Amino acid sequence: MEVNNKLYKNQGIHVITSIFTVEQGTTKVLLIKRKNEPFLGKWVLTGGALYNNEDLENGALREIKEKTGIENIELIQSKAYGKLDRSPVMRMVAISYIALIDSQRVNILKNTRNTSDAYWCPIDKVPALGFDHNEILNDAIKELQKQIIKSNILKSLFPNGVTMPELQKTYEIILNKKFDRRNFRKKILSLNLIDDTNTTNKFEGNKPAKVYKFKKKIEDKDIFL
Amino acid sequence: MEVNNKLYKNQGIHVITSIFTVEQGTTKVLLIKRKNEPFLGKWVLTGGALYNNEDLENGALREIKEKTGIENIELIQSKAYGKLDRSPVMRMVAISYIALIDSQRVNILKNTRNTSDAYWCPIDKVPALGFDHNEILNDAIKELQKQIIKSNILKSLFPNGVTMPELQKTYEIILNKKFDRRNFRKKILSLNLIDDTNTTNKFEGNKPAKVYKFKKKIEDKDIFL
DNA sequence: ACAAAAGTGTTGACTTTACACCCATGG
DNA sequence: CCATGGGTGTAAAGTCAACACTTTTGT
Repeated sequence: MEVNNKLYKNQGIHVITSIFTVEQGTTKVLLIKRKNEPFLGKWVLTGGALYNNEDLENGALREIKEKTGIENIELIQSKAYGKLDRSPVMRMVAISYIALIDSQRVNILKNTRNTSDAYWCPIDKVPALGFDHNEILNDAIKELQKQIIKSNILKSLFPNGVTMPELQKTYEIILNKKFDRRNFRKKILSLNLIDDTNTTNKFEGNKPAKVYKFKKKIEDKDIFL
Repeated sequence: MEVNNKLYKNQGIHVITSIFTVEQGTTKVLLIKRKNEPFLGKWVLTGGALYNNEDLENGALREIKEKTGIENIELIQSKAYGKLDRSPVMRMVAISYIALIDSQRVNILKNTRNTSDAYWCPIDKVPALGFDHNEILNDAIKELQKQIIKSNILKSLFPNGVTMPELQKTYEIILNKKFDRRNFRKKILSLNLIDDTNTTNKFEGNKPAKVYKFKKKIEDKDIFL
């Protein structure tokens, strides 16, 4: 590689995270409002340009912390985006991540050096976003749906354990489908994502529900036949 | 984004393709030998640095053409790699692609401006590659295995149609598993990847086999329950 | 007529779906 | 004792796995 070739100059990398939460019966994504050009005043996903002294995931985490205040978050890589015109400033390639957090547990910054607002937007009410973030978000939603049935991504919503009814509600919201209670329980247990604890959780006036915990590690499933 | 911030300088993007073929009972990947530093004389996957006037896929295609002579190839995006030290020259983020082609149909260049050799290497005999290409390749093999059961990626091996026995051999090689002939046929037909033509293919001294064609478009499968 | 490879159907095992009643708790 | 939501089992349907014989062709 000839480092000084003009064709290699002025390239950069965006790290963009679709941060999801589930609340009030709907899946929401964290949107932030830009304080600078380009797309000043536009809503976008959380992210920004990668520094040359940090790896992809650390860059995504730094951007998340700077622009939202959120720390200690687990990321899953989604896709890469490289259309020539995806940023008006400079040639930028974007690496997209997804994350899921409990919005109750974090305090979102509404005003930072680069952002003037932030909110949890229901995914069926997302406005026109800056850059190619609508496309990135749509792919991320599909990836989230795939991840909840094969990874422990939901663990972050339930760090202290979860009951079957809670879990079922969450699946129903994210996948936008209803399940039978008995069959859901069997299916989830067969996926081997959670372990029984021997505790129960009491809510008012109801039978206590068993508490389960997400496994630390999930083994890969077999592919075919 | 402050374009002149030093932290954004000197970043580049690699586009790397694991080009597979299936022959002589084994899956092979195209390796090329580097003619320049870094990793002069080392075997690597097909790829190089993206230009700032081409999008990701076009960049990958250009690199493939330049370094191997192969044209008209379909790519599937795999993962992104961003460790700080993955290139010794400069900070490079890699976007990985996979492709599958019929090695009989192409003539691989053995000597180009940047390469001094090229060969189809059985995937169980891959040497230590330059950069992080062993890691990229291992992920690509898994992705290839996923793709053959949900996409028409195998079409490129059989542009003129394929018979069940041929297809079965290919699946068995790529997935490294044996299948029952009757069950394989049922499974493949249920995957809706191929269409019956009403022709048969004669081989010497055997019963002619029905010829199938890969569909142009494959619809996505449902996720859960 | 025989060798070589292709085509095909059925049964049992397993998995998935549909469905209804009892239980524990707080008020 | 009642209202609320949680827990559980079974039968029917569908899917998957195992298995052997017949067909077509060229020699």
